[in-house]
Amino acid sequence: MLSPNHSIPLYQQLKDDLREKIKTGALKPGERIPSERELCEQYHVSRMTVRQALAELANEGLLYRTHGKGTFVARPRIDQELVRVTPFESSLRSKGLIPSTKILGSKIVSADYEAATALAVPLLSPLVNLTLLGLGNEQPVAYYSACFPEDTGHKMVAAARARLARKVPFSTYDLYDDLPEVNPARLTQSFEAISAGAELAEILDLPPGKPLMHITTVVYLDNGRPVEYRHSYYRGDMYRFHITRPAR
Amino acid sequence: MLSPNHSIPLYQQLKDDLREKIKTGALKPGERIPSERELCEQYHVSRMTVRQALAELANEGLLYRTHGKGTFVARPRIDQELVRVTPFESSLRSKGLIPSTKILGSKIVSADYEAATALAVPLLSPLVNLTLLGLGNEQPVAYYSACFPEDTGHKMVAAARARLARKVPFSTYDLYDDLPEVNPARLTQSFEAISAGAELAEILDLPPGKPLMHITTVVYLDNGRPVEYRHSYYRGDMYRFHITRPAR
DNA sequence: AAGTGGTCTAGACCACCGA
DNA sequence: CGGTGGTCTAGACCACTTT
Repeated sequence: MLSPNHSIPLYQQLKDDLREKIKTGALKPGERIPSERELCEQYHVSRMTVRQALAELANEGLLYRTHGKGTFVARPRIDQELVRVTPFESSLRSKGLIPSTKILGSKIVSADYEAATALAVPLLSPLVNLTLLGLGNEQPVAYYSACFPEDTGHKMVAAARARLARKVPFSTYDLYDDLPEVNPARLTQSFEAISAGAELAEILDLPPGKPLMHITTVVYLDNGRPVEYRHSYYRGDMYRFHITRPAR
Repeated sequence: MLSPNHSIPLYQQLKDDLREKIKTGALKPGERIPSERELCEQYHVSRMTVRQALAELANEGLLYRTHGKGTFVARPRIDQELVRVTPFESSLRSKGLIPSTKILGSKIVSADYEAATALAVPLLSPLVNLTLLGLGNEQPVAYYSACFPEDTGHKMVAAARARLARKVPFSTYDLYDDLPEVNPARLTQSFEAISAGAELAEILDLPPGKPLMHITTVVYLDNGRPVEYRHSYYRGDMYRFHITRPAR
């Protein structure tokens, strides 16, 4: 039953509930979920409310809908023709390395031109900056520096510390799973092959000049607002980024 | 005014109209667009219809919305292209370089393990190998080595020679446009940052050790069969690869 | 206080799908 | 045919921002 407490929107509660049922396997991939009208009755909400929840879950790729047939639980990510970059933990484990993550620091910075443009905030606005170091067998393999608007940023930092306390390795990608109220819808990334400069060489503990993959990412919410501007640097010899996409 | 012709949904027509106004500059980046209630009156539709149009445009990144303030035209994205890797010619022209292409060679090779696996053909099958050099202002910037099954391969080589004769710069991406009977549907790519070895350094005319982007591509037809297995090497300082994709 | 977007209701008609 | 999702209306109240 949904809580009549209006501090959390009904459609959001319904989303969370369905998400949970999918994650726990109460709803299985390929299975039809109850129809919109059935959900209206079960949860005592109007159809538009149900539709908003289903539309957003479909947009996030957890459900797919077919006119005249019903709404179904989507196959897990890999089956989907979705473009996906290998996440941190699995990419290292597949090399037989034990991944871990260090928080190098978190601080308030003021937005420079690049960050301000990417996040659509005024120049010099306060941003939360979170820097992480990804390790494999205790050796540095990746460095992340991410900027967030203040409100989200503080939550991300808290989520990072919580993960760290539980000793769960993570990258900033993974932190979104811990903040159900922040729903990334889309991201843009640019990939560049660079040489390690002195600073990055020291952080990553490798000789200057070694090749690094530099990825610049902007993450957008479903309301179109950017929430994260991130620079990531990966040891070239430790990472490959795999992508499947439609041609043209 | 929206057409009462119901073959196209009203919210779709509203989306198209707003998209057009953004593209032509009638609505400028950062500018506030009319409020939801104003749009209701202007287009004679209900507020939910307006909201569906605005929500989707925001989700696509053309608009962003702020509670209590309004709906605004988003700053243009840093990468203009959608899920699309920057094609050869435009990426150089945007740097002010004049692009050209050389055919380094074409020959019949027998499939090694990697190529045979990627193209789903027996080991040692004959393949057509085409190697190209991409230049900017006569300086090498990219090297491509592509393998095709024999039939398609011969056509691709012919298409490459034809482009060369017309002095049109191209990469192997572009050659598919010349072969209407070959329809690539999907491709997988892996991106890797590497150091230029002696051989690649010589081909690309740069010092060994410089960073290169190494992209391995497999192109699939709409019938699911692979048609091309390609290794591309790009000077790290000359190329960035932009991608927009759904999150998760 | 006035205007904005965010949520929500209780209906309606349509187009598509399967039996 | 009955059930599904897709579109649409005409209201309502709320939370947030600016004046």
